Amino acid sequence: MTVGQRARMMKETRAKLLRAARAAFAEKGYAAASMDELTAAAGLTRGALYHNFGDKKGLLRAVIAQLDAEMVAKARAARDRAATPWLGFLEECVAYIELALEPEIQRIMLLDGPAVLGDPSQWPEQTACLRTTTETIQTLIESGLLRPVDAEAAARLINGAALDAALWVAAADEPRAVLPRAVDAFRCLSSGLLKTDG
Amino acid sequence: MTVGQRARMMKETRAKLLRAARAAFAEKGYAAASMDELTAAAGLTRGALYHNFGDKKGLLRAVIAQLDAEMVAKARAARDRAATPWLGFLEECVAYIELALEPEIQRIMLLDGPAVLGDPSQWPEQTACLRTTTETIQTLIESGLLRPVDAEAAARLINGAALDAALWVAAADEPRAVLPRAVDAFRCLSSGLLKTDG
DNA sequence: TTGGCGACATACGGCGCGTATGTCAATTCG
DNA sequence: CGAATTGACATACGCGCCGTATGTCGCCAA
Repeated sequence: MTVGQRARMMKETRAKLLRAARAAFAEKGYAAASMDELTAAAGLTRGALYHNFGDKKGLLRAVIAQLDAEMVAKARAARDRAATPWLGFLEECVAYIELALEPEIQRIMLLDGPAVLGDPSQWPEQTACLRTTTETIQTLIESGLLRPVDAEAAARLINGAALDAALWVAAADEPRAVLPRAVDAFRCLSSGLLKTDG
Repeated sequence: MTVGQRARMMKETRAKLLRAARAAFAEKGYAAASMDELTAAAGLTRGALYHNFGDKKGLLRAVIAQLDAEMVAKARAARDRAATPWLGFLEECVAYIELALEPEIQRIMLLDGPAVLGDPSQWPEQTACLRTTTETIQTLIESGLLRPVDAEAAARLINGAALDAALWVAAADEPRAVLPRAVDAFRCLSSGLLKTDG
């Protein structure tokens, strides 16, 4: 076996573990997910897991990084589809709300993540979401569209509101019926950032 | 020993367990808090705990109910001190942000609570916070101050933003320096609910 | 007085995590 | 070209912790 093949095996092992972990964490939650079952479902043992990710928290970190990357890609795409910068910002936020409807993201990123790893704003490389939101707001401020508010603070608030809204929507009896209520309220609220009402 | 004395013993036992649980959950987090240590610190054993609260989650529920009651009392007081209804609403929200700076509330209500018990909006009797916020917004809408937005949705967003802001502030290097940035951004954002800018 | 009951304490079983140790192939080096 | 080494994983062990089953002791009712 060549070194290249070994590297590919390694990647495949990590990918299998990540897939199994995403499924297990999403279904049972972090605390109730057993590493034995998880690795067995991937056709491996706990040895592979501790070798690749250090410990259970390390595995969660890796899963969250993966989810975060997927989220930010979709949100940016939504933003870039919009006609104006301000609408782009709104679409980006609405995309977050809708993304957070997936049970996987709900459970792992919004519920267990903060409880196990602490406040998301302290996560090292993760939460690209927050960074892009901050950058977007900063740009909008510099272009004169928004009131001169602290971009980082506003991004935090916006993200918090959006994710909390998603949590609410997803836990509702009829998520699809509640979603527009949340989105409308979100648009209304975020208009407070605008210099002139509109 | 009279029956009244027994009832008082019972209450005292529950109170001692709740005090110990608040301290342990706040310091170590729910998952890392050992029921053996916790009860021993209260001068009792796990027997008393399972008798009074059912299981570990039941104890957390009781602690959260206690914290929630304290929070809503302080927030209402802040609201009632304000000059106008709208300022009262703002003061109520700012009170939430500042209350959430306490490590006890941070860790227990914002991090571990949702992870263990699920989305806060589904908690049965708890989250009096949310209900009072919803009522306040509804009143403000009916009095014509706010745009006719869905009160429940707006309350969820406002609460999410406020609590997330608190999480951010408390985890910052210098919380006292970051707090005004968060509060300013919050006032700016919530002005989006107003019918006319002001 | 005695039987039941309520409030706890104690004892037991099982599970899950982390680590220490073992295995086996691939690479490296004398 | 064979021995030592390294890396990727598997296996084995110990420990702590939770939930429950069982025990104990004082009070109340008949």
